[in-house]
Order: sequence, then structure tokens, then C-alpha cells
Amino acid sequence: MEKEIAIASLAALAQETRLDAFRLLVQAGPTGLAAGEIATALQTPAATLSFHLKELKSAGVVSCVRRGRSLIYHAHYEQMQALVDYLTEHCCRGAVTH
Amino acid sequence: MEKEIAIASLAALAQETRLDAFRLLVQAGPTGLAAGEIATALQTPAATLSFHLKELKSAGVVSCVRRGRSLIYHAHYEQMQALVDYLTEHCCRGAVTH
DNA sequence: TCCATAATTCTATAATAATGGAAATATCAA
DNA sequence: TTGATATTTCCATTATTATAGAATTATGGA
Repeated sequence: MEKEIAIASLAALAQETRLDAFRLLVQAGPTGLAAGEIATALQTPAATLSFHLKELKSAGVVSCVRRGRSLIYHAHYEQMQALVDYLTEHCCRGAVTH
Repeated sequence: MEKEIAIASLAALAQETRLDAFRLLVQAGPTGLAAGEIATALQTPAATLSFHLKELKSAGVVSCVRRGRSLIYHAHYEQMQALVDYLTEHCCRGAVTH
């Protein structure tokens, strides 16, 4: 993973509403969640949530597909795994936790 | 790891100068690096770097001790490992990368 | 004590990010 | 084709973060 992408991914998740939204999507799995379902679950105005979903999407940690009137969002597990690998590789050298 | 601490750690690393500084500290290992050595390596003005080191410190991903006139900074591997564990636990469920 | 060095804090400025109402766009159903 | 629903984009406002020169604090040596 490129450093720039790692920074963008870290920034995407370093905000409460976005981390909460992302965690909901991880829980939801392959089914995904509609933007409105996330907004309701997080009690966040649609416009605000839409802004955060756009951030997550442009960082590449989520994607969405239209289904009828809804846009269904999904977590990108591969990119998250790549981020974890990046951190382990570049930021954890010498860790002695377990 | 608490969500708040995870967010603070992610935010600390989601900035180029700070990620670069942190990676230098990881490379340096137990020896650590003086603030001035990091500033020189990154070609960043002392005041700017000091601001970023304070951010890293308040997020708990680095610490420092005085040695003579210098402040020697060290990476906190345990907290980084805890962050990686947090992400794996909460944000990677279902990952199928390898 | 006085000077040089190392780093931080102070301060102002510029840049970026977050918030949410209102308007616009897309889709479906009757 | 009209109306209801889902969501985004537009926009203005507020809040937070980053930058770096100048002043300040801390330390060690002559």
C-alpha cells in the first residue's frame, strides 16, 4: 500500500461518525446498508452523513451500488486489511505485545 | 482499546509529517531520536515539528525523556499494536485477503 | 555568571474539515 | 405525469488543524 493511500485511509477512519458508519458496514457484511439506514442508526442528518460517506468512498474504504431508490454501501475489507498490513509493516517493527 | 483512543491514534498518524516522524522513531527503536534529529531528517521547522510531536504524544503513540539539552522521543509499540488489534477486531471482520 | 544550544510555547495566519438546511437529482409506483 | 421517497449536491457557517517566525524556557559548559 502507498503511503498516500494509507494516510487517506487513516484520515477517513479518524472521525467518530465515519468510524461508526464503517463499523456498521463491517457488521452488515456482504448485505451492506443503505445510506438512510446508516443515517437512522447514527441519528445523523442525511446531508451530514452523505458528506462522510463521500469521504469514506474517496478514501477507498467503502463503495456503493444503487438498488432501486437506495444506495447500498459496503465496507472494503481488502483495503482495511492492506492498511493493517501497512501499519504492522511500517509502524510496529519491534512490537513485543504477545 | 477504547474507541476514543483509537480515533486519536488514527488522527495522529493521518498526517504526512507525523507519519514520517513516527516511522523514523519506529526505525530508530529503543535508542529513540532527539526532536532536532527528526526536524533535520524531515526538513521541517522546529516549531512545526514540535507541534506535531505534541500531537503524537497527546495521542499516546510516542513519549519522550530529556537527556541533557535534548528531548529523546520513542515510539510506543504497545499502543500501535493495540490499534492494529482494534482495527482487525472491529473493522476487518470477514476479511478474505490471504 | 554568561553564552550557546535544544526545544517548547506564543501568536497570528492560512488552510482544511464538519455541520446541516434547502434545493436538486434519481427512482419507482399509481 | 404526478407524487412520494432516497440520497446527493449546494451553500454558508463554524470549528479545527497546520504553519512558522519570534519570544521563552531549560540545560550544560567555560
